[in-house]
Amino acid sequence: MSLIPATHYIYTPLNQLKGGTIVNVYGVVKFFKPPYLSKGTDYCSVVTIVDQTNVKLTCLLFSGNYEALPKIYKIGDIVRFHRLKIQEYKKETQGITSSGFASLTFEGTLGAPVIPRTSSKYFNFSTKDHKMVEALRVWASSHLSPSSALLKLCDVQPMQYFDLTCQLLGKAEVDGASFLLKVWDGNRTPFPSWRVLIQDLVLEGDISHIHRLQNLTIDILVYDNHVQVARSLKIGSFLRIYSLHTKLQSVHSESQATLLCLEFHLHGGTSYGRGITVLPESNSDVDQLKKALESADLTSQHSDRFCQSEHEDSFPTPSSSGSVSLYEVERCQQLSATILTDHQYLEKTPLCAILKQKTPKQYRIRAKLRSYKPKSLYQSVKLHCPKCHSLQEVPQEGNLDIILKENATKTPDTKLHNTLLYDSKIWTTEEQGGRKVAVHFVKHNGILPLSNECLILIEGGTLSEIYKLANKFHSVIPVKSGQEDLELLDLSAPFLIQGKILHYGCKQCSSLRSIQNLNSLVDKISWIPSSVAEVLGIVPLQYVFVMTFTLDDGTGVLEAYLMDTDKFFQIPASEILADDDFQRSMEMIMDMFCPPGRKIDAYPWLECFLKSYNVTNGTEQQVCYQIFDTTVGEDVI
DNA sequence: GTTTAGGATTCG
Repeated sequence: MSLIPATHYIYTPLNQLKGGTIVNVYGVVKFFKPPYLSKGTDYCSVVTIVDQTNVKLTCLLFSGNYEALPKIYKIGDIVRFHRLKIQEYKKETQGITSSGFASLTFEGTLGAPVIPRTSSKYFNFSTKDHKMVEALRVWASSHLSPSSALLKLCDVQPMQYFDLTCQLLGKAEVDGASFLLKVWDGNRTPFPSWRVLIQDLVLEGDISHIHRLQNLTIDILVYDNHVQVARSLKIGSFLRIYSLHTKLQSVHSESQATLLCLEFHLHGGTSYGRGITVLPESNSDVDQLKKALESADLTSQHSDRFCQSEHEDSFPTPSSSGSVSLYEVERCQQLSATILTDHQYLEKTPLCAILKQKTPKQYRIRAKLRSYKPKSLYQSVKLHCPKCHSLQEVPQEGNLDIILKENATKTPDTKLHNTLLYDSKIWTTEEQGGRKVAVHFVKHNGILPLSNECLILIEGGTLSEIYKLANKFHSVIPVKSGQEDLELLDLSAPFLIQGKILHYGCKQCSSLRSIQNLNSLVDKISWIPSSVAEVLGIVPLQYVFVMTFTLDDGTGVLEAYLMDTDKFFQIPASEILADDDFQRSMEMIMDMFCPPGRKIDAYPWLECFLKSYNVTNGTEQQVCYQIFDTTVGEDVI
């Protein structure tokens, strides 16, 4: 019989927390730093949780006892905190350990057994807690995206941060600021691991075992604050290393061949949860790791083709039979910010291989967008003629008034008014020296349609007048009085205005025809720009985004052109200049590709389809690359 | 009953 009455804990939803109180909370781990020794006297762990109210809470957990801090192993774990103090810091609510703080941690996976991890000897755990955990699991499964940072060594790429679950095989002192860990997870890396030079005698571990595993082991250098943690690790233990950094390095061997190898660094500091934890044998991920280690393929050694010299020109290509591409089929890989709309069957080719090959050729690549040009949206939107392929600038609005004025006749010719095609009306402005503006309303079977279905022809209007009319009427065509008929203006001016969109024609490829041809248009209600252009003898120009992407996949860098009407960005280039929402979307996409203030390692990968081709510029031959059949991934828009 | 850190990658 217990002398202590059963305590009924009340759990405060995260949207009801108030500064100065001490509460009990439940939450799903959204971010965490595994416990590390602070600069004070205690261990520290920073944990951000979220619950069904979708409110986040960052908690600072301190304890002189490492074991007393929550045993969180991955994002998505569920925690219960008792006696958490709520306080305000920089206008944000935060949680901090208070006297008597205690925690339980559970796996976040739906269906996994609900077993609390804790160092507390006595703790309260009822069916109510069981239900709390399961409810949070269900909520998280549909509201939080699973962590993508946990990778197997076979899926690791150059230039990335990831979390590794592995077994420790060897360790060695390197110097005061760095320490070497030799680990494996049963998988082979796409490039052989670098080998950190150490004095033979300092390596602790089964050297013959390590030698037998050869390229299944990787070398990790850990720095600064992680050194003393690494030093204390036991050989054979199972580890999770958080935010491990990969870097591709080319090494020159004695034979002057260039070898590519992959470096693994655990940098100093605790940013992004950098650190090492020892996983218990009971951990379900350790079970899986053990299976992978048992079934690891020790027979086939790392192929030499990944470490070949630059003089050879035989990087594996999709055609080389039976070979596996450099970036082997990716299993649990991270999502790409762009995806292919075709050619998914193609294997990926590293940029260093593309740069060595002859043109023209097509490739599937995976790379990061190191930088792009132009930075300004207004400079990236151009007009493209699909017939002669010329590119021209979009006329600036300031110049359009001048173009319209220069193009128009002084006075509308009343002889040309009121025909079978249109009814005419003329206005005289009171100021501006009695400027005359004629508007011709195009009829549908002899009858004037509703204004929102009506095409009007305008003579002598200014740009702002045209915009006002385009807002009210379906379409506007600026015209002038000719000898026998109304005529289109010079193609420096737009030939059609619909809403805020100005449609231009190609001066080179168009041969203007009479306005009367509008009569031949069957559908006089929708006034499709391409149909209007066709009957008027105009080859319409397309609005396109023209950009240069500097792509980098860690093996090489190349510049590729992108010309896009709407397929790549999923934003119509024709409308973006007149639409704030589209402009914001575009900005978001570019900031997602190249997050400002971040290093390239944190950028997302882009999967692209690339074509190489030759351009002759005078006597100079140049190889160019263009992006095709690629689109921004739906989940990132 | 203090401080630690207060998420936001290194530059080896």
